[in-house]
Amino acid sequence: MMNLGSMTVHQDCDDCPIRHRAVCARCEADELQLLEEIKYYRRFEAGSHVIWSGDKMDFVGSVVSGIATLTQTMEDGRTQMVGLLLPSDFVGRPGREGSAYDVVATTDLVMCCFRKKPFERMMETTPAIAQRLLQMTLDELDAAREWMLVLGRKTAREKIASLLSIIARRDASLNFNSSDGGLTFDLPLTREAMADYLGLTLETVSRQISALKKDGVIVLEGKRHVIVPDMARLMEEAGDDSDGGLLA
Amino acid sequence: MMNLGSMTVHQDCDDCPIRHRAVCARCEADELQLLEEIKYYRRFEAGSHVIWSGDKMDFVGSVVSGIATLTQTMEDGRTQMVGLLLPSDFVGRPGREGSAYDVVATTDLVMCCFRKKPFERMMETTPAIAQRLLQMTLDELDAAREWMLVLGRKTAREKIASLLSIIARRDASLNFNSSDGGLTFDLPLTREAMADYLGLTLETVSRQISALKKDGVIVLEGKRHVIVPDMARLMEEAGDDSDGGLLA
DNA sequence: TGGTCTGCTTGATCTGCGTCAAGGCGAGGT
DNA sequence: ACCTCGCCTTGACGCAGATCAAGCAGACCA
Repeated sequence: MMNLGSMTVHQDCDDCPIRHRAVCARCEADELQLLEEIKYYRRFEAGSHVIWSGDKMDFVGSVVSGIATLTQTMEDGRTQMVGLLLPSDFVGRPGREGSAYDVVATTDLVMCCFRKKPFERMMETTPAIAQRLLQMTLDELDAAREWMLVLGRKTAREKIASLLSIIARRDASLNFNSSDGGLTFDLPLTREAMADYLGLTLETVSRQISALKKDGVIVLEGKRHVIVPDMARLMEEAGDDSDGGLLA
Repeated sequence: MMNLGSMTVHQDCDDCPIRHRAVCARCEADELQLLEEIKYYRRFEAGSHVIWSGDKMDFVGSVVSGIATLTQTMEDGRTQMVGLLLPSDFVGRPGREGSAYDVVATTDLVMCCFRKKPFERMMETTPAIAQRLLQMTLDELDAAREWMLVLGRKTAREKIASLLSIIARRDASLNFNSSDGGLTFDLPLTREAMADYLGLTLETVSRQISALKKDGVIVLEGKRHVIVPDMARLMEEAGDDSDGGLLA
């Protein structure tokens, strides 16, 4: 469940759940055997549930391609997204039985999975794995806290700008698509999903996106393709003080 | 920076930063020496900063007594509390240079600290420490996400009820003060601090507390002492579906 | 070519909470 | 006994964002 934080990616292996030389199945010959034995891929269609809140979760893994969301729902239907899973993000809880959240594929999704039990056994015998997971979890915790500030104290316009700048930054670190000076990316979320992430309604999301467009902070091609002519401007709109903000 | 989640406490040792037999200085003779060497206590006055956001943090540790808060602040002064540190909670980031947040003592505070470098060395040689920290961090992540739902989707009244029920639960698990059938505790936070935690203003906090009092959900003795005649009722007001909610 | 469906936009109105402002209450000091 | 200061309460008013409602645009299908 690693999300929102960019991380250093070891270039040689791009579908391992834990992207670090010390624990990567492709890199360390002596660990390869065990990891490969318990490794498998799963494919999910856009809109399908990867796991339901409360269900038993017998695997851990990471997103290879596509996008998934982590959401909580109250009995009356109010829902809050608590995590956004982009390629390379980790899903799962070694040492936990069930999932506390719904994990939903918002696009077609491929995940690289490990059965949980053997993975946990590996964690015990290979300390570097736990340490790597600890670092990833700390990153996620920072991201979650960053998001608490967004949810608790930012205006609707700032919330939208925050979300856009996070997606832009994540996207830019995966692909390298800053072409004509302006950063460019596709929104992976519907207006409703954005609203659930930001604690807003979809109407407010729509209005604020229109406002940012009118003010020239962003340019839209269609409804999903976004061009950011001036990233610094966008981050200013987001109320971000620091340039990077989201920790390395 | 463990907060909001209750955890199993090993009864024999009540001031060790990591409350688990396998890594506790008082329990494991062979580790005692190293831990004791780098262990020391620090005292903070109510209102003083334990660490400033951005400052270098050369220790990790845990709260022995008193209460501290974790807060983020925007340039214009808007602040959001992102964590509440009660006794037994852990503070610090093995593997990180600085702190991303202000840590402030809201009451007089005693912490049990370890210098970071030696602690990190211990983490490498004693795998159980990293694994224990991972579990604690996962708990904290769950708590942060629980709080995202509170911040993003709950009404002011529900927010107050959520905070009260979390404090009540935490308090009850430390002391055993359910006397006359009604649960009882002291608010460790000012109205303003509660507002910063809940993404509200202090006036709204005050009004909603008055409203809960008027409706008989809570009874106040003075401004800080709270009696909860019916915990189930309070949790219903909080919009909590599950009974425990906050994970073990 | 039209029909439907899903995602999105925009307008009108309502309301929960923020903002501004005026005290109240209890602790500690002189 | 009085003053002050920090913390809290309560009231009046305004506004950002929710709610209700109507309609648009593109994808897909028959």
